[in-house]
Amino acid sequence: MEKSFEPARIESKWYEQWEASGAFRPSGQGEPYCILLPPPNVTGTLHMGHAFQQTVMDMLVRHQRMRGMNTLWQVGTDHAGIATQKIVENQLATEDKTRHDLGRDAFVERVWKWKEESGSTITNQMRRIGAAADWSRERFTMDEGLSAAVRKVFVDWYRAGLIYRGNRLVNWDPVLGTAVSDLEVNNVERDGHMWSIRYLTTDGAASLVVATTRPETMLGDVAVAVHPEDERYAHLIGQTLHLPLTGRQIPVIADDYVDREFGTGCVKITPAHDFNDYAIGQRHKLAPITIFTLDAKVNDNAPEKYRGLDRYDARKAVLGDLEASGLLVETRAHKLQVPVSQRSDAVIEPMLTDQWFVDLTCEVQADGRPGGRKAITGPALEAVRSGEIRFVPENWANTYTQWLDNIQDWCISRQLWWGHRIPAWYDEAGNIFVGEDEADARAHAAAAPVGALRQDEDVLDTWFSSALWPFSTLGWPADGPVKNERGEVVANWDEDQIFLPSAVLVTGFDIIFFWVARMVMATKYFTGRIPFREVYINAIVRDAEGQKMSKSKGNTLDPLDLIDGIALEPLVAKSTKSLLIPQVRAKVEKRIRRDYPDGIPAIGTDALRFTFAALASYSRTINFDIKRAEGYKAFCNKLWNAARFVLMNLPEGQVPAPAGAPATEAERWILTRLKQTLAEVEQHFASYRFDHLAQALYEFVWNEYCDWFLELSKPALNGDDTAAAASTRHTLLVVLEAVLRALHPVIPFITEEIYQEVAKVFVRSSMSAKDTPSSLPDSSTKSILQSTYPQAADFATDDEAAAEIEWFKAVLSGVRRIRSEMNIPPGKTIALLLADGDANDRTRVAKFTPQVAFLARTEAPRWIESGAGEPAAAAAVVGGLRVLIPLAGLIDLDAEKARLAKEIGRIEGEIKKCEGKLGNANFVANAPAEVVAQERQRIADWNGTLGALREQAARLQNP
RNA sequence: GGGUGCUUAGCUCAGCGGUAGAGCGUCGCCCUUACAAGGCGGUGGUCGUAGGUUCGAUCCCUACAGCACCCACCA
Repeated sequence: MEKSFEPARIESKWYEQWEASGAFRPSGQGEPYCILLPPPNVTGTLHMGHAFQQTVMDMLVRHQRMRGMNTLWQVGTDHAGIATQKIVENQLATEDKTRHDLGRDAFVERVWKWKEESGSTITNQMRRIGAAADWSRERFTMDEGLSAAVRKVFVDWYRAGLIYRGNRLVNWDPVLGTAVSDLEVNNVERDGHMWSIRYLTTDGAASLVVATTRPETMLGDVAVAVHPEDERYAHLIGQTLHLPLTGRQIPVIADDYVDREFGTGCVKITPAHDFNDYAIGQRHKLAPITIFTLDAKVNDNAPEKYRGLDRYDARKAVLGDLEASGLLVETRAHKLQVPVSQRSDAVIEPMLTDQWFVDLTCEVQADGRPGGRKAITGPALEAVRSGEIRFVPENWANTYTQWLDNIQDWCISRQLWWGHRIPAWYDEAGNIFVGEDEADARAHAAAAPVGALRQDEDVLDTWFSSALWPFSTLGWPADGPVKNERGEVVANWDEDQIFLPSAVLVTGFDIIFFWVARMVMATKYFTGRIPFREVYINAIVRDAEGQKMSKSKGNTLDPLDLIDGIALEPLVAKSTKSLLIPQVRAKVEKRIRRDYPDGIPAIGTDALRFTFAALASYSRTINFDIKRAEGYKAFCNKLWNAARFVLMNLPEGQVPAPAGAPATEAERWILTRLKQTLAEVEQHFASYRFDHLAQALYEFVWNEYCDWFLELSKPALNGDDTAAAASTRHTLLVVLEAVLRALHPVIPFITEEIYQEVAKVFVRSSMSAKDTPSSLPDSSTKSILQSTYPQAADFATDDEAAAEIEWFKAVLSGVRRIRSEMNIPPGKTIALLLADGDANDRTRVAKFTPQVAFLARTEAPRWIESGAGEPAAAAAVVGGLRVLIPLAGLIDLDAEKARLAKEIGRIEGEIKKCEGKLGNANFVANAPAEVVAQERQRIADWNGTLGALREQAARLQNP
C-alpha cells in the first residue's frame, strides 16, 4: 500500500468496476428495499444539497444491500418544464431569436437535443459521489413509458370528474407568459406606497376615499366595498360612484370581508386582478373587467389614453391624472407583500384565463361512489395521520397535514412548449374531447365533434409527472416490459411492483408540498398503496456562516471542487461568473481570497461523504465547513495507515487463524468494543442518525482500535509468546475487516481499496466456523459490495477483559500525565514503582508488564513496600494502587506538589457534590435505590483516591 | 395573523431527568520504525433569561427575549 491515502488514485478505479459488475441492480433475492431518487433537473448540475441527500440515500442503499435485501435505487431525471425551456430560450437569445422564430416543433426538437447533450452531466456527477444506483433502469419524466403514465392519469382523473377546465383567476407570470401554481409564487416584502384616492358619488353630493397599493388597477374597478356595519359609510351603500378617469359608474357594496380598522375602511374592488376582489365580485355578481394583456400592458378595456402602457407606467400615468384632478388624497410609504414568480422573479399578475385544474376538494371516490372524504386528498391525509407513512423527524407530518387540510385546486396547465402536452382536443365549436390520443378522445365523446379537432396547446405542470414517479418508474400502467430507446428493459410492472411502496423517501422540506404530498395523492389513487413507508426530511446545506448557498451570493460550493480540489484563481472566476453587479462581484472575490487563500484542497469523495454523515443530525440546516471535511480526510488517512500497519505485520501471503479464543485481554476487549459499536451502528441506521453512526465508528477506529489496540498489539507482536502474537495478528485483521464493512456505506472507495488488500492475506479455510462470517474476504473476493454487513452477533463480549484494559488505560494515562506535566522528555526511559494495591492489581501488573514498559517508556515496574522507606516520587492513583515515578533528578518537587494539590482540590469538589446529595434525606428517601447506591460507590472511590493522594502529598512535605 | 424550529466550550454542533461531550481552534512537549493529515498532555462551559414541577433540571412545564424558516386574502 502507498504510504498515505490518496483519494484521487483509488476513486478513479472502483466506480466503473462496480457499475459494470451489475452489483447495483436488485439481486432478485431477499426482501425488497427501494429508494426513489428525487429526480434532479435533467439540465442541472450537482450542488451540495444533492450531494448530501444522495450520500444519505447511498448509505442506506449500500447498507441494506449488504444486509441481503433485494435493493433498488431507482434513479432518473426530470424534464423540468420551465427551467429547461428557459435555458434553451436563453441560448436562442444569444442568436437574437425567440422560440417563436423557430416554431413549436423546431423548438421542442432543439430542447431534446440540448437534453441529449447535457442530460448526463448530473448523473455522471452522481457517480463521482459514489452513488450505487441502478443506472440500467434510469428514467426520464418525458420518456415514452412515463409519458404514457401521465396520459392515463390525466384521462382517468378527467373521466372521474377530478380534472376540469375552467376560466379562473390564476397566478400569471407575465414574463414567462404562463400560469403558475400557488406554490410557485413567493410573497416578498417590498417597500411601496399606499395611495388614498377620492371617489365621488354620481350625484356629486358625497365622496369616499379608498386606499390602495395598486392605483393602476382602478381602471378595472367594478365596485367599492365597505363593511356592512360601518356607520361612517352606511348611507353610501347602494349609491353609485363615479370611477375617476374612466367615465364608468360603480356601486358601493357592503361586504364583511372589509376591515373597518384598516386604511379608510373602503376597498376598491378589481375582480380581474386580485384574488380577494374576485371572490367579492362573485358574491355580488359583478362581472370582472380585465385591464391587462398577458404581458401586463393595459388593454382595450381601459380608456384609450392608457392602452399599451406597461402596468408600472400606467401606474404613473394614473397617479398623475388623479393628482391633476385633485382626487389623490394621500401618498405614504408602505411595506407590502408582493407576489413574485419563483421562476422568473417577475411580479405575478392575477389573470382570468382558461386553465386545467385537478379538483382536490371533490368527494367522488375512485369507484364512482360519492364519499364522505375528499377523493384525492382524503387517502393522502389518512396515510400520514394513521402512521402508515411516517415522517422523520416526525414534526414534518404536521406541515404536511396542515397544508393538505387547506388545499386549493391545483392549476396544472402551463403555457409552455416543453413538457407533456395536455391530451385534450377541441372541435370548432369549442367542445372538449379528452383521451389518450385523438382516436381515444373521439371514441369517448358524447357527441360527434363539429369539424376538425385541434389539440390543446398547453403542457402540464412538471410536478404532475413527478407525482407519478413511485409507480410510473416501475412500469405502470404497461402490461409487459417497458423498454428504453435502446431497446433495453427498464421496468416491468408485473414484477417490479414488489418495490412499491418504497422503504424511505429522502428529500428536502421545500418540496413536501410540490412533490411528497402529490406522490401520496397520485399513488394512493391509482395503486391503492402508499408510495413509501417513511419520509426522511434532510437538512438544508448552508455555508460555514449559516448563510443559504446561492449563486447570487457567490457562496456556493461545488461538491466536485471539494472532491478534486480547485486552485484559487479558477475558484474566484467560477464563483463570480454569474455575478453582474460589480460591487457584489468585488465583495465575493474578496471573501473568497480571504477564506480560501490557497484554493480548496482536494479532500476526496469519502471524506466529503463522511462529513455529510457526521453533520446529518435531525437539525434543519447544516453549516458546511471545509475544516470539518479536512478533519474527516485525516480520518480516512488514519484508517489507511492502520490498515498498512496491520498488513505489514502479517507474514507473507496468509494468516493462519489460531485455535480457540483470542489469547490476550486486549483482543477480547477490542472485540467487545467492536460488538458494542456494531450494535449502536445498527440502531443509528434504523433511526437515520447518521451523525451518531459516523461518530460511533470514528471513535471506535481512532480512539480504541488505533490509539489502544494497535499500540497494545506492538508488544504482543514482538514478544516471546508466539501464540499471543499469532492470535493478535489474527484479531488485528478480523477487526479491521469488520470495520471496513461497517464503514463501507459511508466511505465506499477507501474501504473497497483496503478490503482488496486484506483479501490477499485472509485465508478463509483456516478459520473456525464460528470466527468465519461468510463474508470474510479471501483471494477469491471480488468486491466488498458482495460482503455482508457486520453484525454485533458475530462477536463476543468479555467484561473481565474490558475491565482489565480500562485499568491498564488508567495506569498508563497516570504515567503519561506525570511525564507530560513534569516535562520528562518522551524518549527518556524512567523507573516505575508500585505501592499498595490489592491482589487484583498484582495480577494485572504481572500480566501487563511488557505493555506498560513499552507504552509508557519505563523500566519493568517494581513493587515496593509502602512506608517510610519510599523514595520521593510523583504519583498517580488508580483505585487503591499508587503508581510512582521516583523524583531523583527528574522531577521538580514543587511542581509535583502543585500537581497533587490541584488533583486533591478537584477530588474534594467531587466529594462535596456527593456529600451534598447523600446528606439530603429526601434524596436518599426518594431517589431510586440504584442511584443512591451509585452515589455511595462514587464517594467511596473518591475517598480512596483522595486518601492516597493526601498520603503522597504528606510524604513530599516530609520526605 | 397562524405554525415550526433553534439558543450548550472561541467556532460548528451532539446530549435531553441523575459525575457537561465531540470535531475544529488554542497552549505545552515530541519527526517514538502505521499515520506530523501524526503522538502525548493540557486549557476552555453558572447549558438564552425568569419562574415552576422534582429528592435532583442543560434536559420536563410556563412566560419572556433573540435568531431562523414555513403558511396566510389585510386593500
